[in-house]
Amino acid sequence: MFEPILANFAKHIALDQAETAIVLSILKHRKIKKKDALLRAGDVCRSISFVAKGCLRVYLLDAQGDEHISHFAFEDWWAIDTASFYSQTPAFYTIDALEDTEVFQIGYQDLEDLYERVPKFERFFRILAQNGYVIQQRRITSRLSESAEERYEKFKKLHPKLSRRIAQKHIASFLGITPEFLSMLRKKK
Amino acid sequence: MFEPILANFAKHIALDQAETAIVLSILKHRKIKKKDALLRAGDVCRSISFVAKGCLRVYLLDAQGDEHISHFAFEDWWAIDTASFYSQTPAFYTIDALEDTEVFQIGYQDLEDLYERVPKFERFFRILAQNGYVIQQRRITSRLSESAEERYEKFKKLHPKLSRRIAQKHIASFLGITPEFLSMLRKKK
DNA sequence: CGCGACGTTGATTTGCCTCAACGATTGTGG
DNA sequence: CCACAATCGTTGAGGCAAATCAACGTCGCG
Repeated sequence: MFEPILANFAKHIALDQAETAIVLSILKHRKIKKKDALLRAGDVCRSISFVAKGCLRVYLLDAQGDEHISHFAFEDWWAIDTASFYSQTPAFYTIDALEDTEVFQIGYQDLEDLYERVPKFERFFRILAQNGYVIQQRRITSRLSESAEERYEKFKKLHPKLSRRIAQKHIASFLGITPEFLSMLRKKK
Repeated sequence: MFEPILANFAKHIALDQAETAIVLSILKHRKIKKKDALLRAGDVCRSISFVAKGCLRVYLLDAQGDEHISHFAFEDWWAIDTASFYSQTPAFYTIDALEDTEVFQIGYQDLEDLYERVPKFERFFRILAQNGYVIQQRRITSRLSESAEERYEKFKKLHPKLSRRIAQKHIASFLGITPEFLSMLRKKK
């Protein structure tokens, strides 16, 4: 049951048996049904969630009622409203499930305690945050320097499986275009 | 001389005298003249740079020769091509000076050693990366949900001093619009 | 089976870009 | 300290990528 998340930790740090026991003791397992919310904008993001199965989406709901997707979190990814979690303030983003999903969660205080008891996790989450930063930075420059068509082609090449698993309108939202325009791009080829 | 960077460390971690001595011993002080490059795309980013004075810009030079600014680094900010530095691979971004600038640098291996000798720095750079992630995420959703005019208004409100210190064309590039269009927005008011 | 969400298509509109020309400002060598 | 060049910001005409709006087929789910 815990293999996926332990394998994720092992990508960046090596835990001995005692350390493994500590982290397992604070993990909370949770199931989220398709369309149910894990976090609602306005609430405080009290946990960081590792997706063991399924798919979450992190998105902003703007004043016009339009959804703007920040990112998807599939198996082996982490989902969180970073700003809300780290400063324990109300969230801007909403997180909900695109499929029936299972996550492991670590609460805010539990994570702070974990940093004390197993300092290696400072390293783990440092690397995680750095990788996240790189991905976000790429997305910004991609949006600045590429057309919608180029971005869609790159997305398909980078995530060939996701194109089949996620609704078109969500891909459009992620790419920053309308579903209609994405439909037209697809027709062109 | 070292106060600015020590104050920056102190925002997130408390260093004793021995630890302070260690980090000071690996810092390299460097001056960059206006318009000179600190990092060129294609080279490997071998150091992380803390800006003590002046201003750097991190930008992508695309195939058409257009510049797309990822971010500015003023006093008390860090400048780096994250992907290049952390994996020691060729950089996508170029970093150059918009003003005569002074930085403190930490080399890649020195930083890895520092993590070993003073593990608190794992925590410091974890928090730094998290904050960077939040800023990038905000920028993406801002671009997805707001018009150029709204983004410009927010930029002015958020960085009132910068508007006077940076050339308009650089602000335009940062906002993801042309200098001509920014000029038109300014006229409207 | 029937309803609601989804993807598609086409007509029209618009936010922003491109190109070109022209003042204003800044910087630099004489 | 001036003269001149280079860079920068502005303005306007015209164009295009992508949005909006509306209508319609279809598919999956309850």
